[in-house]
Amino acid sequence: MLPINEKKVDIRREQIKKAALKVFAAKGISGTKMSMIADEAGISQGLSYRYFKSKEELFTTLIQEALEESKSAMKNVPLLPGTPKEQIRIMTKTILDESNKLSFMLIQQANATSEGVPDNVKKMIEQYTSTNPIETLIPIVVKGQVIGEFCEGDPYQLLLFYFSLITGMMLQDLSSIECDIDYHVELLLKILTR
Amino acid sequence: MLPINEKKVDIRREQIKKAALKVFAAKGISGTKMSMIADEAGISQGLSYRYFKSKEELFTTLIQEALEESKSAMKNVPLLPGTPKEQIRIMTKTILDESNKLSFMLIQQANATSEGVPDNVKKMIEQYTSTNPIETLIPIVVKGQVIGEFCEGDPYQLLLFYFSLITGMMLQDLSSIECDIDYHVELLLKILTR
Amino acid sequence: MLPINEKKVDIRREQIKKAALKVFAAKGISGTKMSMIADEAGISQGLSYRYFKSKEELFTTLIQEALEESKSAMKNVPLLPGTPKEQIRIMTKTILDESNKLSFMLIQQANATSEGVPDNVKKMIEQYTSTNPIETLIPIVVKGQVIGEFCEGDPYQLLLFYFSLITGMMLQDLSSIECDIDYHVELLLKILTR
Amino acid sequence: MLPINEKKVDIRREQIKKAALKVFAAKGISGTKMSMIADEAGISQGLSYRYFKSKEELFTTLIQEALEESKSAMKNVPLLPGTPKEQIRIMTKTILDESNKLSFMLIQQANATSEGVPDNVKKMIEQYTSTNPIETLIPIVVKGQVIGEFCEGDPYQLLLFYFSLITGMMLQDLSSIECDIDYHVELLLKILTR
DNA sequence: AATGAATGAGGGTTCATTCAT
DNA sequence: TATGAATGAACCCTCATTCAT
Repeated sequence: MLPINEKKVDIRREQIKKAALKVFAAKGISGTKMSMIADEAGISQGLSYRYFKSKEELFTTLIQEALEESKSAMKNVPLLPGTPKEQIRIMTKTILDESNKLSFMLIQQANATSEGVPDNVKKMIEQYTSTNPIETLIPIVVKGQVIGEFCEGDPYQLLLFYFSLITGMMLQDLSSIECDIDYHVELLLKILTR
Repeated sequence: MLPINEKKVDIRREQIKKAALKVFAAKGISGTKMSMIADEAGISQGLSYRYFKSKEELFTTLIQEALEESKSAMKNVPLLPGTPKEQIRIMTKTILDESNKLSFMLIQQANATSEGVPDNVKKMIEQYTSTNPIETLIPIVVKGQVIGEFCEGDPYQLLLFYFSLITGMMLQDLSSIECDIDYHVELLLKILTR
Repeated sequence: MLPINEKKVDIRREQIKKAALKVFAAKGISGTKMSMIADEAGISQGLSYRYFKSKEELFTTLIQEALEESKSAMKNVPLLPGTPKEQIRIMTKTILDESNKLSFMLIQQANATSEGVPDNVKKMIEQYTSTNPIETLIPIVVKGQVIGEFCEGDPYQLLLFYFSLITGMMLQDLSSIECDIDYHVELLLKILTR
Repeated sequence: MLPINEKKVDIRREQIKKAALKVFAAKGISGTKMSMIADEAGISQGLSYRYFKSKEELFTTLIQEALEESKSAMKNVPLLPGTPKEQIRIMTKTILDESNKLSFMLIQQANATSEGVPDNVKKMIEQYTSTNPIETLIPIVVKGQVIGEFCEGDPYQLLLFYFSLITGMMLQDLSSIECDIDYHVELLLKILTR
């Protein structure tokens, strides 16, 4: 109907989401003021409210999409080439990639600074972290154990722990650790390998 | 000469600090309302202000003490019995112990949700994380490498990474991971060992 | 019945009133904290409440007594020796005397910083300033006019103005003007004289 | 280049300052609640903070401008027509004019109810009252004395006293005394004249 | 659609008042 | 009686949200 308008709307939405993601990820939901997001996006204070009903909705939207992304990323892992270890290596690098980092940090922020985090977000995340990404990867870990690449142990527990380390890593001072992702990934993989 | 009074004051201060630590660690400084701390401590809103000048001072005090504790814990590591690996194992367990967890999470919160964190706290932490705990442990790692217990690599970088994993771990949902600290410590140690 | 106790009670009341007068006169009712009065009186915070129901009552009491004093001082003027001018001179000096100053300033504070001033106090003062002290002095002014000592004009208006100058004077920086009361009184008298 | 915006901002600032002046002058700084100012200005509570950083800053601004105005008014006196007495008469009327009254009362409030008055304001006023307005008028008084219009006496002391009476006058209940400024000015002038 | 001024609910903090000792 | 710790209402100020332009 109004494809041009719709496009404009989408562009704006993306612009705002991008700015919001950056600020939310860095400062958490209660540490973020709408004016910060507006500044980051280079727009006026009130404009966000044409595209998102509230700060809360904006935050929820971002979380939702981050979880969505993560979920689909997980689904792709089995399709990756190489041995289980190589698959996990690629996945880990992807997660730690600059472009995805913010999304993961956002999720972590939602976990950590629970104040101000909408209840539905809490539920979404709880549900997600407890079940989703891990389930998909269990077969891969099992396979790694079978072929002797990975260490023994409950695959689910191993993965849970592995992810908690990854998310933990991302919360460290960004600038200092970024430098040598490859090296860190190798170290991380030692957790899973023999 | 006023041991009774001083004692009472100290008890209250500790009570408030304990409550504040719990809330700050969970929600960050800007996500924490003074009323939450009061509720957690079972006191009225105004009372905290007899013992701490402001929310900010309360937060700063907690950070200071957490850093102090951490620092002294690190100093004790070389005195622990056993091989380097055993020393690091004990230290890691200590850190992840329920009693110390909150302090570490507090520091992490100060790092992560920078908004609202007083500038002096930022400086304190920056100084601390960049230099202190790691330096003390370097000789231990080196020794571990010499006797073949630990893997090769720059000891400083290894430790930095090891700690980032530890702090990261502590930010995960407490209740879910607490269960099997010993197991997780063993997994963590794989990072350092051959 | 319990004259000893009653005496003690009265001493305490006076002690508190004296301190309160000093602070109220200097800072006004809303600028005065109960803790200031306690400090000034050298007692604990809560003690005033054994002797006065509230800050407001304490203030009201002081005002009442100040008005009372002033009223009776006025009544005495006709009994003073000398011509009308000499009578007014003595009265003026009395008012400006260190010992009475605070009471007058208190009244003035009640007039000036009306916020926080209880309504009944407002009424008391209004009633007082509009009628009381002046009425008593009118005959004296008239007599002064008759004998040619005082200038012409409505005695009531003259006195009203004269008193507004006196109270105004007292609000100036105390230390600087105190020095030469006699001189100032002579100048003031020029208002009334030919 | 933004004359429209700047104008709007200025109008609002003036509106708020006008309301604040009225309330501060009547009730002093600690007796004034920001909500009173907002009510007086017919705006919401929060709006003042777009134009003034704090209650204190608002107060300081008003004091500064009042002192400025007063200073420049004094500077103009020597340029007024007429004899010294006539010059002082005009000046006095100007000061007591409704429009200027509030400013003078504000200054007086700052002097009288020292509590809550910012330190810099205290300094500003101290400096001002000790030196400024009087110095400028000394030559006029001297001239008046020379031509026999004014009484003998130290001009500085005379002026100091004269102004203390003026400011004192302004602290009286406004409504009652306003009525006959001219008459009061003539009475006041008797202080200075033979 | 976009701006930024305006609103007002809510959080940090103070302080009059009460209460346990 | 006296203390001073404890309470909680109320004030200053911020900021999410709305509204006039």
